[in-house]
Amino acid sequence: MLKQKTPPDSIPIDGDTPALRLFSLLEVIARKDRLLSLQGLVEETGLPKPTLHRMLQQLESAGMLQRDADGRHYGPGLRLRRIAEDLLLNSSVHGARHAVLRRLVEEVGESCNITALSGSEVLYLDRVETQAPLRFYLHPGSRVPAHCSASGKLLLAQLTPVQRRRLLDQVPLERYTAHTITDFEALEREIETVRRDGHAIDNEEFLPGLFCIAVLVPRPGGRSNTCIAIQAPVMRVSRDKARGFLPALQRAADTIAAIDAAAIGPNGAA
Amino acid sequence: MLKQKTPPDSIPIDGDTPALRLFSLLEVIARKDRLLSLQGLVEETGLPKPTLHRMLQQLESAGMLQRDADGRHYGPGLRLRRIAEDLLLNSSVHGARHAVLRRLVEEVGESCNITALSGSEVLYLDRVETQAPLRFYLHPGSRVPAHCSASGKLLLAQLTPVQRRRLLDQVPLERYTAHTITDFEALEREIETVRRDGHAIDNEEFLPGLFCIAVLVPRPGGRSNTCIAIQAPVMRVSRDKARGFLPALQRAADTIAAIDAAAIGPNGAA
DNA sequence: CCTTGGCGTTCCGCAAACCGGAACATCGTC
DNA sequence: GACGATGTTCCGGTTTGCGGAACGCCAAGG
Repeated sequence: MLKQKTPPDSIPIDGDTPALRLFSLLEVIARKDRLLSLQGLVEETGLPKPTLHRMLQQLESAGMLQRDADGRHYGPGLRLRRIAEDLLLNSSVHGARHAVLRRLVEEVGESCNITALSGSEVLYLDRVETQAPLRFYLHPGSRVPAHCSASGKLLLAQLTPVQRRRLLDQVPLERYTAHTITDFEALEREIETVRRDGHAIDNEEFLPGLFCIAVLVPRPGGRSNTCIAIQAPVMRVSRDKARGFLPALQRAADTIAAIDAAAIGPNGAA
Repeated sequence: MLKQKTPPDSIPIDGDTPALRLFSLLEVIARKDRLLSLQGLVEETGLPKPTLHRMLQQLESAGMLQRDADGRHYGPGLRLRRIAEDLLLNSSVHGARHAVLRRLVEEVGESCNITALSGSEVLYLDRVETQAPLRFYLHPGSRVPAHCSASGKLLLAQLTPVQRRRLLDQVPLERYTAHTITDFEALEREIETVRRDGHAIDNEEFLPGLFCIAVLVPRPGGRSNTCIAIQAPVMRVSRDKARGFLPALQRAADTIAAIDAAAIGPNGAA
């Protein structure tokens, strides 16, 4: 870990490894719309001057940064710009998935997200918010426990009982609301229902007032680890109304499955 | 240096330092419009599997990459995407300079570039090509010797005689064409002329058939290290016609000076 | 002409990160 | 249930990074 002598103002350079600190530095520079001198960056980041000097030198020699003509101010380099352009150009996979999500949100009028199981938690891979004024704001990268979310229960249902047990033994079933399932046997029963129905529901099990319905994004070869879900305040969505969303939800899931299959490569290689 | 066991096909992972190799890897991934598995990347790059595995792990933990839901395929991560967006959003400095260049090209109908002295060579910082079918193709990042280019002579004229001598002693005045100035005294006389005129001309001194006229981008505090120049085939541009470009050229130079001054910060800090 | 002060740059001994062959784990397939 | 392909972990030898201290360079002020 780095010492970070005097982080006087905002942006910290964090990273457990030297390389990651370089990325943080680029991040700082990319965020500013003006050129920065070594001294300016010292004040911005709190890093020792020689360290920063070496980092800048390294990035410059790699074409990630480029000095202004006065030789004292740094800005983004040609190569970095090209990488950024390539990245955004070639984000058709992400773009396509995101577009599907956006269309679904438009269709049902509620916030939707794509999730996956990561460890014993559900990870929000992507999310589009509804325009309705009353809504839960959750952002991509968030994590919620698996046992009290629709996606989580659906994904848990994909595992073998042994795998599931191993996972849940690590972090016991914590209670978040009065509806949270905290008993292992009850959870197993719920999961059986989920498997039979092909969709899962979270009725205020994690956050009071939050209702959620999810289906799997199918995968040809076997168990899937991706869900797509609709989230809404209970005020607006009854259980029956949510069931009405299922066809649209399932259609979106199938579309995303097709996108993913194409992204990994038609041959299955790579 | 890295060994690069079997670079079987295209893109090499080069870099003199571990961190730079990470950037190369990101570059490879950013360029592809599909998700890549560890094995796929091994075949793509020729790097040893454990090495690549560590690199990917590192990038993933930093949020620069993110695994597909199947846990085996990597794509760009949220943070990387955000950096790319920020970068392109905040490239107003580069963007503004580039726009000035583009406008100038449109106005005079010939290729133009922005250059700076780097060591004893002139570096092309940015360049816009004319649409005319007959043209010299030179790209940003190129370098040409200082003593036989318009920009170079202009920039040399900014130095003190001592500095200039030190620079030119390193790399003697190599001859490229019949017009190349290879005598130090003659070059000093030429530079005196350049200083007096406020602009420099390269009349086929580097490449046969290439004519070039340049002016300085002025800088408030003192000597400038930036030029802006027009390049054209001699077939299309006489010395007199080139002089006619001077007002437009000078106007562009002043505009760029204003942009740069603003980018460094009104206070001169940072 | 000689200070003074702010910045960029270089040095170098200590410490941490990286490297990658080999071995292990995991999962589909035959 | 052995096999092959792919992902993951180990570990000691080597490279790289680290940053306090000292130096070089210029410009402003005396």
